[in-house]
Amino acid sequence: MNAAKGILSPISKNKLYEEIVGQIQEKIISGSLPAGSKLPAERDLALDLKVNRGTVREALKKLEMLGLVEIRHGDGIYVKNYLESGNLELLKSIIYSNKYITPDLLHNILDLRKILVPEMAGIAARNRSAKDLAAIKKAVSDKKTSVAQRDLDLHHAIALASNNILYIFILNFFNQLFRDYGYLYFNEKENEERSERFHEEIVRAIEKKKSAEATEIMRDVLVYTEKKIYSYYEKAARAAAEGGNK
Amino acid sequence: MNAAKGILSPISKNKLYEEIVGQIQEKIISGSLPAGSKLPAERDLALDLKVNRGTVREALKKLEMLGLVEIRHGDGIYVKNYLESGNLELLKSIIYSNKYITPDLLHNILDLRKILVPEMAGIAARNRSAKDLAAIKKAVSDKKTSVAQRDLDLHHAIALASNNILYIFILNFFNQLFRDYGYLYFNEKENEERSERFHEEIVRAIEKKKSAEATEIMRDVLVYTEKKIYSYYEKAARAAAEGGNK
DNA sequence: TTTTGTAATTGGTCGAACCACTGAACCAAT
DNA sequence: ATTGGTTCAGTGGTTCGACCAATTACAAAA
Repeated sequence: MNAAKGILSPISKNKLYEEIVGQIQEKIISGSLPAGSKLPAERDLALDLKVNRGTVREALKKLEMLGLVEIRHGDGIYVKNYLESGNLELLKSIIYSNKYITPDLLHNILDLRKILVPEMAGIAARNRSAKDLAAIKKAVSDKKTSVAQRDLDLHHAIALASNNILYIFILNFFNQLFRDYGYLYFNEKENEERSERFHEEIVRAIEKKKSAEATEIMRDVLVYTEKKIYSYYEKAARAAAEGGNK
Repeated sequence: MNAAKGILSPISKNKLYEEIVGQIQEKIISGSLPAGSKLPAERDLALDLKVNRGTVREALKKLEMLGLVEIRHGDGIYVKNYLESGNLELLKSIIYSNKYITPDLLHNILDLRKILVPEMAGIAARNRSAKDLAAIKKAVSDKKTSVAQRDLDLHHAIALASNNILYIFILNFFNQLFRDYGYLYFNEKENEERSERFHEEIVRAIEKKKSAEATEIMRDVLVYTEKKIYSYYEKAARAAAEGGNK
């Protein structure tokens, strides 16, 4: 381990069908393919895109799961109203294909998180088993991992302790985003230390089964991180704007 | 439309790839395919299942989107820990492949709903635009639809008014479930009337932008429906148990 | 006018082949 | 003993061409 580490990041090799998903998704979200409209037949799409029909089908299958289109055997492919049938996977897909998060969306995400996660912590504190507590303590004490990773692990362990599979799955959505964008936050020493203190506090509250306290602690830390995130976001947005102006 | 209506229900013609998804999904959830284990190669799976490789690929694509497996080009297909990577789509898939909802899961769903939806109503009351209000009023007054449908439409309109895409998408999850299981509730005249009264109240609160009031009204009605749902559920479960004992 | 049958269109499945990527093994140079 | 280069087998990604199955439209028959 002599060489500098973490300088490079893996290059993304776009699969063909992902490319197709991106194109059609963009057209639907932007409105140029309105809900109810009919897509060309698979064979025609393949011809237009100059790819094999099987590849088109894989793309369409994904678009269907995102709630963007409906495929009817013997009939055709229809655009759905994604506001009525979209899901969090669609949101992830939009974020990753745009390569950035809009300010509105960032607010949406942090707002929901602030409502959901403290509630989850309170429930976890009330319901946690001995085994849950052990897992939570293990998550925050694993010194082989980074603070950022321990933070993700802790949240996941708390979600498990809540004993509600919906919390677990929705938290997965948040965690998957923060896994990719959270490095901004944990780059600062101050924030790392803040997190470590928070970890101690919330674990103590959960250990004592103090539900309301756990909720409060979680809310406090989310409010703190939220402010930081907004400031980093604005800084990054300004930098991107300058870079784009060149 | 002379023939008797509603006697028969459409038979489900499972597509092949859905069948495959169900089989592998069951093996992963039940634990007989533990996280980290490697699946046979696509060609081998196709051989075992006696289907075309393309069909296997479509199934694997869906399993990947559900967070159940990871597909690595040139390497293989690996089972993931679905508690860490699963999402609400996976939950839907489990429910529909099992054909029923376990008591635990029902509690999970209603618990989260009770936290999320009243909060959403409060936010909607605070943020709603004039256009939002019009859409909400239209949803509850559309006499061409059933009460059940109006209820779904109202919730959707409120989600839109919250102006938070996450609420909208998570509510889609709830609505998709209730679209298929909600008929139990609205079969009773008493519940229909209760809903109509509720619709009037919540619309009034949102119109006056009384946020806390909207939250309270929504919470009250959810508590009421929750009780009803549990009782219907237990009744249905008993009936199913007797039927199964024959 | 209503029903029935048939052809055209479209998604679903199939089989075989080749391309692109990965990991392991092996070898050569240091 | 370590590093880098090469090869090779295995696996997912894509392509082609064909046929099966569901839906629709429309003409033919009643």
